[in-house]
Parts: sequence; structure tokens; C-alpha cells
Amino acid sequence: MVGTPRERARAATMEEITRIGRVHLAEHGAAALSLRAVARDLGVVSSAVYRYVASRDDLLTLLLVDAYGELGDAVEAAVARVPADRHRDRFLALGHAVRAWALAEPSRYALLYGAPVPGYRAPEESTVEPGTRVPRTMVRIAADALAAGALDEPTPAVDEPVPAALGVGLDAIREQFDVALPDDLLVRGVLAWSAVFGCVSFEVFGQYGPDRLGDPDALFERHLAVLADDLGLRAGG
Amino acid sequence: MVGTPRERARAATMEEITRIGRVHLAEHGAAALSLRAVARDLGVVSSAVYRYVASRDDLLTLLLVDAYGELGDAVEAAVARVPADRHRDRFLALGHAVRAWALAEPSRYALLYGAPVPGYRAPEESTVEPGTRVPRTMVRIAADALAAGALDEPTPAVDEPVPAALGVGLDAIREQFDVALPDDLLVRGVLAWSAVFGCVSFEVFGQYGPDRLGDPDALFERHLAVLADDLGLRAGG
DNA sequence: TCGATTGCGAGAGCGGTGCTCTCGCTTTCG
DNA sequence: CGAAAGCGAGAGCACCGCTCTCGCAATCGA
Repeated sequence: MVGTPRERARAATMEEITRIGRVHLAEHGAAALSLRAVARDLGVVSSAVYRYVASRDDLLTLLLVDAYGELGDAVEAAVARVPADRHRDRFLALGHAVRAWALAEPSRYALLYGAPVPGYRAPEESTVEPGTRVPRTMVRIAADALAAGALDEPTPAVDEPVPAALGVGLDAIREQFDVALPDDLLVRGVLAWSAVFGCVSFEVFGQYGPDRLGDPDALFERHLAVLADDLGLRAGG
Repeated sequence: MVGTPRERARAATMEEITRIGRVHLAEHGAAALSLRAVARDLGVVSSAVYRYVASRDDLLTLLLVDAYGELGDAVEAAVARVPADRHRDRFLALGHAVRAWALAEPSRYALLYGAPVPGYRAPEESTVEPGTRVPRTMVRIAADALAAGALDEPTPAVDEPVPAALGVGLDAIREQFDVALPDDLLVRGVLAWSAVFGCVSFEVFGQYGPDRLGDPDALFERHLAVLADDLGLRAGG
């Protein structure tokens, strides 16, 4: 019970708006998210909602951060459930958690990883941090495995060292995520990250066709295994 | 000069509508595609457009097929430009063509590979064929390489054979695309397909951040190399 | 050739959207 | 206790998808 009654009422209304927004998002998708509809469910006239949310885009940002947070929680919890020395299994758990959340929340997943809503630009200051939790976790798994000597460094697919500009970008990752991974492994980490979401997106967005290749669970399992191999993550370590 | 004047006028109007729609799509994105705006550009009242297009979704389908066709053309042309016996280079050319088209036409790429527009269901009969041209081309490259003995079959990442249901799905691909690839290679082909689009989507949709990791060209190049290795495509063959 | 049919554009209209502004009421605070 | 700030209601603007009717013009069959 903190703050003045007015402040508490405001916080409660904010909470209620995100709750209703989350429901609408899940049921009808991002593009169909309507501020007026939220207002109706809130039992209030449409203009009143603008006291709490500056615009429809602002509401979208609210829900974006909310969804990133939930996905990040789910992924980190799933990884933490695996013993710290089973690096490959941690990677697999991360993949499974991403996929499970995406299949359970396709509309909210689409908000995060589908095409950006046209005309809408997510404000970086509020979305970068929650949005980097999954790649941070993945890169950390690889870094931990490497530090523990449990990672068989793959032979680079390209012989030359990375160009300077890419090196700068990779340095930025190393600094931002506080990991010590050689260039090639970091590049493979980015690939694994992109590929996991590529596979999940294809499945959730229907690119695999209506029958989803018969057994999407098994397909994803095998894809994860290839990506784990690419990262040099040994079975059982 | 075929058909009655009325038929030709109708065809010309149809053409004009898709042309204007394409421009709007490229400029403002799918969700902002407005039938009324198209009508304005066409110099006609909004209701008149409904003589040609049943609904906004119908217009979207038109543009969807149009975009799939253009991407398919670009990819097939790029692959055909590489000698048929340079299988790895063909694969790389495919990847580069997908990325180049996506970067040149982000809104139309988003229509194809972003989140499906909510409430909109693409009619399968008109979108499946143009939508499968890229994966068909990719799988064919691998099949050609295998048939030519230019493919080093990778050691499977998973020891057990694929489950029955997945086998059925893979059989469907083999039949639909008329290729003879063993299960593991086909699974890797699907992964390569998903991963290429995952990388491209992340780049186009901004997941790599505003600086795009410094040198997105070089990053993608290395990612393609890893995926080519995963498929067993030797350098120079 | 002429009448019937068909295609087509204009216009009005319905219910929906995001968003702005003003007007009172109420809570809060100095 | 009075001024200030927060808040909800309501009207209003411009836009959207979509439907319907009406009248004109092109087309086609007898």
C-alpha cells in the first residue's frame, strides 16, 4: 500500500489496461489491437484511455515490453532448470522454451518477431534491454561451455579473419553481454540465435504448411541438434 | 490485342491496381494498405475498386502472389547464373538473392515472411505454388550435388532414424519437389531454408540492432558458409 | 438495328478506427 | 479553504472497409 490513493488507482488502471491489451493481442493480433475496444472492456469512454496511454503505439510498446519480459522469464527459468555443467542441454532447453512460448502465444510472439507494425517504431530505450535477454542467455551458454573446456571449437567455415567492421560489432556484443568468445564462435552464436527464431517463426507463421511437416516437435529437435553441433556443444557436457 | 475492348480495359485497370498497391505496400507497409487510398490514386471513388477486387484481403493476396513471384524470379535467376556443377556457389547465390531482394523490398518481404496479417488467411490454392519456389530451388541444389557425388554427407546430429510422422512429412517434400534426399539431409535442407530466412528477417526487421552488427554483409556471408557446411556442400563443387 | 442485358463509376451511408478538444466533477495539496 | 491538478464524458474530425442503389454506357442477341 504505497503512494496516495490517486497514485494507487492510477497504477491499478494501468495494470488493467495492459491486462486487457494482452488479452486482445492474444485473441485478435497486433494490427487488430484497438484502443477503443480496450476502453470498452475497461468500461470507460475511449478518450479516457488517453489519460494513461499516449497513443496506440504507446500501448503497443507496453505490450511489447510485457511480452519480451515473459519470454525472457520463461527462457531463463528453463535454462536454470538444467545443471550448469550440461551446456548442450542448456542450449536445447533454451530452444525448447522459445518454441513453447511462441506456440502458446503466437500473437504476442508475432509482435516481437514478426514484421514490425508499419509506422510503429519501438523506442529503443525501453525495448533493447528486455529484447536482448534471450541472445544474452544463449551467448552465455556458449561462453560457459568454452570456459569449462566443454566446447569443441569447430573449424571455421571461412578461413580469413572477420572484416574490421564486423569485428567492431562483435566486440560490442562481447562487451554488452560480458562474454569472451572468439569471433568464429560468436558468429556461430548469432547464427544459432537467428536460426532458432527462424525455425520457430516458420512454424508459428505457417511457412511449413498446414501439416507442419508431420511432426514439428521432432523436426525442431533435430534442427536444434544441428545448431548445437555447429556451436561445438558436445553431448553430455 | 486480345479480347473485347471491355475486357482489355478491365485487365488494364487490374494491372494498374496492382501497380498502385505495390507502391503503397512498399511505401507504407501491409497494415497501412488502404483500398480507399488505392482508389484515390486510381482517380476513382472507393466503391468502384470493389468491381475489381472483392476485399482488402483480396488485394493483399494479389500483392502476395506478385511478391512471391518476383522473389522467386530473382532467386531462380541468380542460381541459374552460376554453373550447374558449382553446387555450393549455387547455394550461396540463393542466399544472397533472398537477402538482396529482402533488403530492397522490406515491406513486401515483410508481407511474405513477417507475421501474417491478423484476420487474413492466404488462400492456399493461389499462394502455395509461388511460395514454394525458393525452398524447391534450395532442395534441388542439394539433390543435384548429392546426385553428382559432390556432397559430403554430414554425420547425423541425431542417431535415431526420424519418427514415422516426420518421415511422412519428408516424403511429402520429396514427392512435391521431386528430389531424392535421405532424411537427415532433407532435415538439414529445411534448417538451411529456415535459417537463411531467419537471418534475413532478423536483419530486415531490426533484431540485430540499429548498427546491424557493424558489417551485415560479412556476417551473412559467414552464416551462409556455416549452413553450406551443414549441408555438406564442398567448396568449389 | 434496336431492345435487353451487363459492366461500371458515383454517391450515400453504416459502423468502426485513432486522436483532439472542451467541459465539468472530484481529489489533492499548499 | 481555495487553487491546482487529475480524470471521465462527450462531441467532433478524418480516416477506414464495405454495401447498396442509381444512372450511364458499352455490349450482345434477336
